[in-house]
Amino acid sequence: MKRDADRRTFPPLSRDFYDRNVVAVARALLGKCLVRISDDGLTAGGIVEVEAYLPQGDPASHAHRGPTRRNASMFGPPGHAYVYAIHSRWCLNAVTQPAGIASAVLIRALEPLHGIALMQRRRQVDNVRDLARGPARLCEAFAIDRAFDGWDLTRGEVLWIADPPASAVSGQAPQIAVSTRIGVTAARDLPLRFFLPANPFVSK
DNA sequence: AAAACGATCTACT
DNA sequence: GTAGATCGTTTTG
Repeated sequence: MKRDADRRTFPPLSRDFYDRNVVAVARALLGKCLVRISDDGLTAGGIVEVEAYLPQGDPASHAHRGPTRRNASMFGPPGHAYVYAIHSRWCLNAVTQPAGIASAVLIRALEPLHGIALMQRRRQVDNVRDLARGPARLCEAFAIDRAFDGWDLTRGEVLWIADPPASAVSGQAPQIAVSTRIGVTAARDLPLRFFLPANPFVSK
């Protein structure tokens, strides 16, 4: 089955990957691959910017004031998606740490790797640089909406995060920051270089 | 039921 | 760099 071939090309990250400190997961997600398969085709992109939301003492976290209908996924088990709407757009998080400890990593930017024409069609944007630079932009490019809130990202079906295929290696590290802070500004000048496998660029 | 509030984006200067 | 759009979600009455 083609589905199995895709899962071999993009092996999904395990539950254990997500079941640890949110900052550690955020760092480790840099250089991984977001994969989405729809009826229209496959899109994949390298994660180049993330933002961690802490389980304690983080007033910017949606979970800071306890559970609500919107943030319920953040309180669930690790390895699932938390998708929320902001300003009429969707944003994707990966939930981390054990159930009951509400932490998550916001996926802020991707370097488009595969299915670029499909992303351009979905976004009505030509410039590859602008296709997935920004948490809501990447969701539009990958056709991610509230239907994926709570989605299990470890199954390797429809939507998941994967170890990158060797063909994605460029050897050039993007100058991207991991942040755990409020009011982090989106990167306006992401270099379009996918990096792996270690993630030596962190913090600040 | 109504109002206020954004983990944003786009266009424009 | 910033004003304005825009609508789902939460908070308030």
